[in-house]
This record gives sequence, C-alpha cells and structure tokens, in this order.
Amino acid sequence: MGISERKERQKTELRQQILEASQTIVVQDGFAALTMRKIAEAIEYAPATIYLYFENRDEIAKQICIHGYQELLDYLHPVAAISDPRDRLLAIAEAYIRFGMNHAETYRLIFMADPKFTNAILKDAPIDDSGGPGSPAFHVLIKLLDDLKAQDQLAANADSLHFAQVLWTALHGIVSLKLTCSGFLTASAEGLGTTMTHTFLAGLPKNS
Amino acid sequence: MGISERKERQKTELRQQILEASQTIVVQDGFAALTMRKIAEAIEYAPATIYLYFENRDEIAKQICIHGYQELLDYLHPVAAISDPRDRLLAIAEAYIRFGMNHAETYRLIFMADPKFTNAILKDAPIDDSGGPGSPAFHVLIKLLDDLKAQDQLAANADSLHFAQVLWTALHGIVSLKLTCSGFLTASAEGLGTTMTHTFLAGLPKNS
DNA sequence: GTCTATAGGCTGATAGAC
DNA sequence: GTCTATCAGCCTATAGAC
Repeated sequence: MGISERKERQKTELRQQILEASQTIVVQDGFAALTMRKIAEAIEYAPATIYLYFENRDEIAKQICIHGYQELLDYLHPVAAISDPRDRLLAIAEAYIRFGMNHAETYRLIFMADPKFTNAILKDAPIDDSGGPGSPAFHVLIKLLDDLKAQDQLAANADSLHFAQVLWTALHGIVSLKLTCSGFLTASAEGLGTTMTHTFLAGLPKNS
Repeated sequence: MGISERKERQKTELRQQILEASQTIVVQDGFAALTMRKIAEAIEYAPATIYLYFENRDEIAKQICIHGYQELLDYLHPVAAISDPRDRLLAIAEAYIRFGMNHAETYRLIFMADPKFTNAILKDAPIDDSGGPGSPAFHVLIKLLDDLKAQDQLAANADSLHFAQVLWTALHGIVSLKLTCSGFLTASAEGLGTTMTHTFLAGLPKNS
C-alpha cells in the first residue's frame, strides 16, 4: 500500500499548493484576479493540470471561502470564551472587525460577493437558536445575546436570534463600508466598533 | 443658431438614451452585465457610436452612480423634513433601507463595488460637519444627530459626526448583508431596521 | 500525470470607409 | 455621425499528444 499512499499524498500536496497559490492571489489582488492561468503560473504547471485537481474555478473559490470562514472562527474562538457577556460583546466586535480589516479580500469574497460562495459555507448552517449544526460563528452571537438576557441586559421576552442578527448587520456594516468607502468614513473601524457596541448595549450616550 | 441648437439637442438625446439603456441593464442584470455591446444593441446603434458620447464604460458607470445617488436623495428628502428627531430617525432608516432593497443593483454599484465609483460621487463631498458643499445625504444624518443632541437624546459633548457614521454603517450593514446573504438573515430588512433604530436610541430593551 | 494547442467565448476600444 | 471590421486582450475549459 506504500506506493498508492505516496501517490495519494502527492495528489493532496499539489491540491494544497493550488489552494495556497489561489489564496495568495485573492489576498493580493482580489477575487476578480483569480484566473486559472495565474494559478497555473504560480504553481508552475500548465492551466489544464489544475482541472485534474479541481472541477472548476468555482470549486477553488468555494474552498478559499471555507478556509477564510475557518480563519474567522479562529478569531472568534478565544473571545467567545470570555465569561462576562458585556466584555465578551466588546471583544467579539473587536475580533470580527479585526478579521475583516486584516483579511479584506477574503471578507469581500465571503460576505460581499456572489451569494453562491456564502451559501456554500452556510448552507448546512441555517440560522436558528436550536444549538444544532448551524453556523458556529452565528451561534457565538446568539449565545452572547442569551447570556446578556440571563444578566438582565436584554429583556426576557426579546428574541435573541433577532438581536443577534441586528448585531451581525451592524458589525458587517462597519467592515464592509470601511472596505468600500474608507475615504468617507473618517472614523477608524475600531473606533466605530467601540461606539457601536456601547450604543448597542445602552443607546446613545446622554448628558450625565 | 437654430441648426446647431437642434444638433446639440439631438446629441444630448442620444446621450440620454444611452444612459437609460445602461441603467436598465444594470437594474436587471447587475453591473457586471453592463457591456458596450449590450448597450449598443439596446439603443440599436453600433458599439463604436457609444464612444462618441462617452469616453469609456467607466464614464457611463459613473453617471449611473450619480443618478442613483440622486434617487437616494429623493428617498431621503421628504423624511429629512420631519421635525421630531426621534421620528425622523425612524423614517430615515426606513427610507434608506427601502431605497437599498428597491434599487438593489444600483445600491451594489454605489456602495458595494469598486470604490472609484463611490468616490466619483462623494469626492467633492468630504464628510465633515461644516455644512459646506459636502455630501447632502450624509448631512441629513449629521443634522439628525445634532437635533437629537439639542433634545438631550445625545450627550452635548458627543461627536455628531462620529455617531452619524455609526448610524450609516448600521443601516448599510442591514442593506448590504440582506442583498448578499438574504437566505441567512431570516429577519426582514424592515424589521432589522426598526430594531436597529430603537436600539440605537435606547440600547437593548430591558425587563420593565 | 502533464503537457501543448486550441476551441469558443467574452471584453473594451479604435482605424478607417462611407 | 455612424458604420464595419478588427485589434489585442482576456477568460474557462477540453481534446489529444506524449
């Protein structure tokens, strides 16, 4: 079995190489710049060879999305463990925004481009509060709202799912607008995030 | 002068026809589908003719952006006149979201695509609180925050510009995420908008 | 397994005839 | 002023040689 195992290993190695080259292209020049010819040039193979490892360009894009989503989870995982839900909210917002700004083109690909890639990641992850197999990243938000509720920071009869969605859109708005119109959002993404979370918790600051 | 005036008029008429055909294409099939050939087919002229009226494709796109931005102003103008700033906030949010959902592809082009188009609209409109020639749409938000401040809904020492940006990103987040991942935002855009504005004003709802 | 060569399509933009 | 014809380039994907 040694020979077929080696072949298998070599196969996955080139597959991995294709993915890494593709990710580099996306990160540097955006998704539109991801072409089979460029990938082929980067890995020093002929374009046709790529089709032995991936069905088409979309399959490569999908894999990059899945990988990027994993990276987002890596950003969220440490802060999701913070016990105080108020602190956790601030940390989650900071981490989400930091991911978006550090991985701009990946964020674009996952959350701002063709929904078919987003769907590829989330399609087995319907957003609900079932605690089931749904999108792990979104469950971090739902759990956050549930824990805020347990501390009377959110009304007991409020819909955690709904408020989690409001929070997600708010954070997404900061990242996406900053990525598209940074010249006209004079505030930093981090500053907007901090204000957003405080306002989310307590509303607009009042005269004291 | 009658002849040259007629010629001038005919020139602007075809120009207008090109723009209208282009807008139809963008609205129906998105910006990526806007090609010179398709425009030519729609107006029943040869592709080369378009270049007598517009320098290139980008100039056409820019004009569509400017027109779309005007439409956004048309949505905002009536509600910007509401005197009570709390009511006005709700109405502005509703109008902004309604514009985004009703003109999805235009919204994409202006706020979710290449920044160069966004810049074309806003470049003479630096976001500040000077009341100068800046972006009219954004001044609606700044004035709103100022008026909330005058009613003690916002602390006197708070930065209206900053909170206006937070509000903008929040509204943009709802529209843009709904346009990209509507399958995973189970709440309606309107519902998210209502919750967002209430939370913006008063924070998460508490047990009463 | 990898290559070359190419089919078959698209694009923006332009030169030059009429 | 408008056309035809075309340049020069891009793309995905595949057939068939090696």
